[in-house]
Amino acid sequence: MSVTINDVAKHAGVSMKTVSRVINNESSVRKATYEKVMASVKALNYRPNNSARSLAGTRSYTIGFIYDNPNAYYVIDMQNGLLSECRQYNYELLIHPCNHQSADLEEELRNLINHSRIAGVVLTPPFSEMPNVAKMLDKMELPFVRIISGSEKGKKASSCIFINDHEAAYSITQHLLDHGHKKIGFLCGGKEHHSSTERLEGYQAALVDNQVRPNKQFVIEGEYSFDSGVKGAKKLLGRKNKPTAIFASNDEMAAGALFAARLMGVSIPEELSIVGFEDSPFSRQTWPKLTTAHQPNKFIAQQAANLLISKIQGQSNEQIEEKNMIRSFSPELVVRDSTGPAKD
Amino acid sequence: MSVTINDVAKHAGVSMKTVSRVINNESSVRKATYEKVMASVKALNYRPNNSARSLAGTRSYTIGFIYDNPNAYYVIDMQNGLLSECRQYNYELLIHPCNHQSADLEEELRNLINHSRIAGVVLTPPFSEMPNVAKMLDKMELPFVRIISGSEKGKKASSCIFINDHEAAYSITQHLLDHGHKKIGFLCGGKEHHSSTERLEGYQAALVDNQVRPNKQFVIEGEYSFDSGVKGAKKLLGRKNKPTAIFASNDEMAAGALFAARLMGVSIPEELSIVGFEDSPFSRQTWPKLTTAHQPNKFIAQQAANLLISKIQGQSNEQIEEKNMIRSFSPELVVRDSTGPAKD
DNA sequence: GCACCAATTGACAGCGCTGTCATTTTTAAT
DNA sequence: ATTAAAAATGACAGCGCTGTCAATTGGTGC
Repeated sequence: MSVTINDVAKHAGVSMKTVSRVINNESSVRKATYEKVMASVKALNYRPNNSARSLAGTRSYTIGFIYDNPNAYYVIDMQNGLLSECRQYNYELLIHPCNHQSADLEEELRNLINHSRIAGVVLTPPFSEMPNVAKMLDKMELPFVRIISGSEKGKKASSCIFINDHEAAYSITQHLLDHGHKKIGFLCGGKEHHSSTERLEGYQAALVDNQVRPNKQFVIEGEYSFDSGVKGAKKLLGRKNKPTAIFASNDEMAAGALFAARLMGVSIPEELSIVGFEDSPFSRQTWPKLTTAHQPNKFIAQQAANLLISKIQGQSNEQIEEKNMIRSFSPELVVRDSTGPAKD
Repeated sequence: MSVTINDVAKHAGVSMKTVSRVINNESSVRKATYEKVMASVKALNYRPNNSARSLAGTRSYTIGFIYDNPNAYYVIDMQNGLLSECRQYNYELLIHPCNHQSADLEEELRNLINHSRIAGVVLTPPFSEMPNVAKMLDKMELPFVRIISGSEKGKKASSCIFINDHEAAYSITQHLLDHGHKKIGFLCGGKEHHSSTERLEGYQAALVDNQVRPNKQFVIEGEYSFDSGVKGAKKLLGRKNKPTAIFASNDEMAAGALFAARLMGVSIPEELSIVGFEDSPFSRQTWPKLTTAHQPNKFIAQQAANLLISKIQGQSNEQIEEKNMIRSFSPELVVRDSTGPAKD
């Protein structure tokens, strides 16, 4: 029914093994042979059978995406980015949501990897920031790429994509300061995410650089959820010494803060400015639209998949370096309608 | 490295083939043998290698999820539901977003199915409602399950999960009528979705049953998007003869309508009631929270996967019938804060 | 106890590919 | 031209499983 490597071999007048070499891009195939085989591949519309490949060989052609994130927009963007690279390189994507707090997480991952014959994995926070997970994967000698919060400087970064949350948070805060805000509340994301700390520190750094003394009262613990945004904002706005602006650690929290503000009759942006982070679709669907920092998740995922596939194919760090992939991202300020001048 | 069927055979003192029979749940295995083998399977923590299975056999152990839907919440819910069944039956899930308007859609799907050795597919709208897609899959003899809008009555339904949009739309409309609304605007979803028509007809049926004459002026064409909701609501609210309520065909459109209302200074629910459809997370994250119809997407997906796997395993329609799966869903009204009594 | 049949189990090939190692061809060096 | 080394290609086994078909077992009626 379907075309096999043997059909191609016959068509091209070479051995099966040579076809195998060609489709695996191995060296030591004469150029003329290479082209002859490729022509047959095209002519017969041949595509290798991944089951057979992973059964026969040591490699597989599936990459895993391991995540624990309630943010549907984030997950979809990541997925789409990963998929687009997978399609290009004829890999398959295995998605694996799982709970990062699960007691037998390591066992679960081990099983996943062994049973599904995965060639490598892309990790997003919080998994990408858990040392035990990285250690385990190293021990299993499984290629992986981590998307983490931080900057490239001074880190052995061969397997990381960095999101410079610090810098982005700094510029968001600067934006508020430029509008005359000095009392800026900060709603923290979940502590298991490094981005949470990075964003907080970026905020604090901007305050200090602008001679505004950070006030611990204005920093509220939370997690990256709508409800947590509502709760945090209520707390801040219920005080006598209210902030004139709120920096929510992501858009969902910002939407929560918006909700709380409405509930308490505080008008945005006249009485209170609110900023989010991520530029997810719903930062455009709130009223007013959110000022936020744009994080190009799909593109980030593409880079991650690309890097992972390079590693799976055994390319050296130098070879990968030469590709000049973008490995470090700084989300950029997007000004919309939820920020304005401080009222006093 | 990993446990194979041979290890289990040795451990249990039977032939490889008998183990194969046991793990495939074939009949004609003595009960004692079955249990002996299962004990070894457990003892060695054996799980069959899907690559080998699909290479050797005619079946594969991957199901496909084909969709074209910009709604991240919907896709994630579906995915999670499908995944949970896949994990239970040791299937893998291949996600395949693609464009339903693509010129070479059929070829794309054909390639997908042939090259990825897929055992069956779950289709969501609009694919599930495209006759040519169903015809093609039939011709390829590939099991599939379609999630479609409609009711079970009088249809040969062996491969469908029905969402009774008509009934749900009726009860949403009834809710508005009960609050005294007579001028109810309706924002249509995209025409390529049957749900769009079904919801419209449910709305009209409720009006008629309550002696309210449907007014074509109040029905606005659109698609299931935020922007389309904004546009449609603006149109309705810009008229002299304004509706006192708006039925948006999904939550996203309802959020758009909410946005438009704010833009035009119309207060919700005092001057205008708005309802959505789907009960996606963000119906709880708007201000005010949306009255909507709850559609249990994750559960629906689980049923779909279950049905598909039954079909893949060659169960007869009677056998499937006996399982008493839920194959028909009527989204239920959830009253929140975006609806209230008509003002006049 | 014996023949007979159905139920149960096993032996073995082969799915499409890659890894290993042997063989042939080309290139470079004398 | 001759030879050694390197490059290119091929033959073949076997990855872990299932399908086919053959062999064995147990149960029945006489």
